[in-house]
Amino acid sequence: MSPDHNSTRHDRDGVARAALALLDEVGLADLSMRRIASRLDVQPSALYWHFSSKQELLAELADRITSTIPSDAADVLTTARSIRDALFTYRDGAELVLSTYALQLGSSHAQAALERSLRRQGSADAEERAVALLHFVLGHATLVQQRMHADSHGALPAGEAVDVTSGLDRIFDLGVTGLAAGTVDDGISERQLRS
Amino acid sequence: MSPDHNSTRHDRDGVARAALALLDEVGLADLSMRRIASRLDVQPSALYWHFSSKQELLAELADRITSTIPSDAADVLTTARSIRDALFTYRDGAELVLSTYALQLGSSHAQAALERSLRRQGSADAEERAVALLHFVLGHATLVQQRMHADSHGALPAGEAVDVTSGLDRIFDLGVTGLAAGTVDDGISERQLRS
DNA sequence: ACCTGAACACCGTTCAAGT
DNA sequence: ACCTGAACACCGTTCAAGT
Repeated sequence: MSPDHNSTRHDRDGVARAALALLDEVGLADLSMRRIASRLDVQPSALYWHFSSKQELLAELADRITSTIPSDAADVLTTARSIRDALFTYRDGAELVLSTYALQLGSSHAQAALERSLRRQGSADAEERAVALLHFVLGHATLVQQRMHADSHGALPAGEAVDVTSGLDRIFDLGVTGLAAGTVDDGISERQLRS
Repeated sequence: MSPDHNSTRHDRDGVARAALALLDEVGLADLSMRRIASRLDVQPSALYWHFSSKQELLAELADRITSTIPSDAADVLTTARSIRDALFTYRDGAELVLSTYALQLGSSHAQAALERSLRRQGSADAEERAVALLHFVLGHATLVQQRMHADSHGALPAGEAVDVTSGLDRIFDLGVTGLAAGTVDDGISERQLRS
């Protein structure tokens, strides 16, 4: 029996872990305080001892999702991919981080990682490019993840279908390398794009 | 007295117009079917004669927001700006279009406009670049709009503040020109960026 | 330190019935 | 063609009170 849904008492970490697991099962739209409470065998009001609002809980989940992004700078494409993959780790992870991100000012973990990679590659305007890159990655990942979910539920109009996510990796790489341009070694990104 | 909130009967267009006006007043989070109904002096259930679900109503609003985007191709930067400005016309317009967009497959109005502009500029991979550009514009506009709203309500931690949206225009232009690269005349976009 | 119980002010949606 | 009235199964949040 998992310790997550018996009648022991909980701390902030336990609540966050249960909420993150539930997010992956039901998605952001169905992640209610009442459902999280029910998963923990607790009344909904109990959650408000650990978090002052649902928004604060969601911000904590967004922090946990992005916390796995490596801080040591690899090249820009690798960094961008690791951000995207972190967002993909949990269902609706991209949408959650996107809608939470605006409340932090400037320096998120992901943005800082991108900025370091850009500087290492000798990019001009590294800070502004990092912001643009982050906006692209968040927008792209959110759209792709929504589409994945819509596909799996047959909610899309029938058609060519099949490889809906097929060209998306290429679009992602094309976008990242375009936004990372203005660096010393453009040639590398161009070469990687053809792999 | 406006014809929008008396007791006359309504059609699909009238409901959509009222909902769009209400969106601009209260924002997406507070745009409920019950509020829209109340604005129209009608029971909530009445809305379901015109739209089969809230999701369908929101999709209609997203279509109306993006319908003002010019179809005739200007240069890529101008097209991208007109998409962004259409999203900015209504409160939370970017978020609404972003969350609605995944359900359409491929060819949205905005994407088609970007693709035409790219082809006209002689871009390689015009279709894929158009998708990447659209993802950037939607991500960027959503983040900026959220920040604008958070700022106006003092929901952000105090700090440097003042010109929060100041550098964002530059980031937008930098992102668009980067993603439009690979065209015949790169020089033009570089020159525009310095203006 | 952590939780219950009850309440408040909301949601989206369905459906028979009215005009 | 368009709407009412009532109901169903939900929401987030607050707060006194319990242990």
